[in-house]
Amino acid sequence: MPYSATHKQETRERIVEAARILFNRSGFEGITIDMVMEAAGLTRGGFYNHFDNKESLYAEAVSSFLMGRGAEWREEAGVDPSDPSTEGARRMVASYLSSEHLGDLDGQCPMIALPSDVARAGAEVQASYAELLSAMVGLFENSLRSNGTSLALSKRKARALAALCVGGMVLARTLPESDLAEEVRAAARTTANELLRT
Amino acid sequence: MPYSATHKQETRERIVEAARILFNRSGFEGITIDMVMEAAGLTRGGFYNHFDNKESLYAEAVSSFLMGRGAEWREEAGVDPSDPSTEGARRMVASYLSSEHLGDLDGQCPMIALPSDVARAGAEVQASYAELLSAMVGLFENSLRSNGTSLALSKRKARALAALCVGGMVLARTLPESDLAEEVRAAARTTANELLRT
DNA sequence: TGTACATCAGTGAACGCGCGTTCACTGATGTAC
DNA sequence: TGTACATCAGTGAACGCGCGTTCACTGATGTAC
Repeated sequence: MPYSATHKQETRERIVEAARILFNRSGFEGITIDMVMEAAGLTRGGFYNHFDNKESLYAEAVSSFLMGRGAEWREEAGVDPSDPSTEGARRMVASYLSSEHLGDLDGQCPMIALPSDVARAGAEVQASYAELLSAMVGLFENSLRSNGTSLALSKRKARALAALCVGGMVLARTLPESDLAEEVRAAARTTANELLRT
Repeated sequence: MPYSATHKQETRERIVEAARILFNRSGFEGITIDMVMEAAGLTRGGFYNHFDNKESLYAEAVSSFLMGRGAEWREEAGVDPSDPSTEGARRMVASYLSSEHLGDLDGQCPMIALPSDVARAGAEVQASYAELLSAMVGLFENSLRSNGTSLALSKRKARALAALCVGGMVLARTLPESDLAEEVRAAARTTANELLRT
């Protein structure tokens, strides 16, 4: 058996990581397989040793976010069962709607960068995107529950928080030069914090 | 002077209208100039008699929304100065976050259909998108003001409402098969109405 | 320990197709006389 | 009123380029002996 057992796996992960960053920056159509492979230090032809096609890579790039920065968020937001407050959700809101996150084109949450792309993509890609939404809503919901909020209210607020976070960031990202879009992001943050307070 | 004075203008409007619908459905990259011209009952070559390039048409298609359904919304939402309530904003929220709007791929608000596309487009396109956001925020703000809400609070709530409306719809549109995304849309509506009540 | 071999990850040229854009031409229409 | 003409909106073939995908080949590496 040529090459070590993990060699191919490592290469594959390098490709996915390069793809996640590049797709985040420029979207599905804006990135070619050549670009991804070059960023991974490889050449075009090898791509099909690892993936069926471009869309399949795209789906994996989207869901790979959960293991990277997504995991950090989960930690920060602290599923800390000993913390009977909504502090976790509050940290998540502050981080998600921050200007750091807005400026981080490479590392941003794909829910912000890619909604129109995903709406027109296949089931595999939509499933990856749905994982992200589900993780975000679950995080908010758990944090609210730990505070003693009723299940029904926790569910509703968690979903409204997701709409505020994604909506505020999508508008700010879409109009990077717009003061108004910046104000929308700020108002979304304030309103999200109010939802967590009451 | 051959052809009547309005002939060219009418053709141009037909092209823009066809483009608005098609781009709403399939995005900038998903639609070709051939498709647009065919939908307008013309052939490819004539396109450049009317527009500099594809992106220029795209910008015009986005802003043309304000004259069509956008105008209806403005009317419905009633800049009715004799109505000292937030009824106008409430109607707007109900309409924007409705399942009718979600299902109306052709007639939907381009802010929902095209954010990722626009984020990567040129200044002209972003300016068109900004017009839409500005109109929506202005509508909410006026309605809140007419209710006697303070200027600062009206501004903040209007911006948060925009994030809720766009965020809720973007997620529902991106994941058309997802129960969770539907719940996000419903929660965004409830929370928006609460913002208008208090 | 050293060597021949089999495997398969990676290479790069080529294919096929689609699309934005250009351009020489056509023909419908309003105007001048 | 009727006719020749000038204009220019619209036509459709062609160009050039880029990109997803395929494929025959290469060469690095672990294994058998």
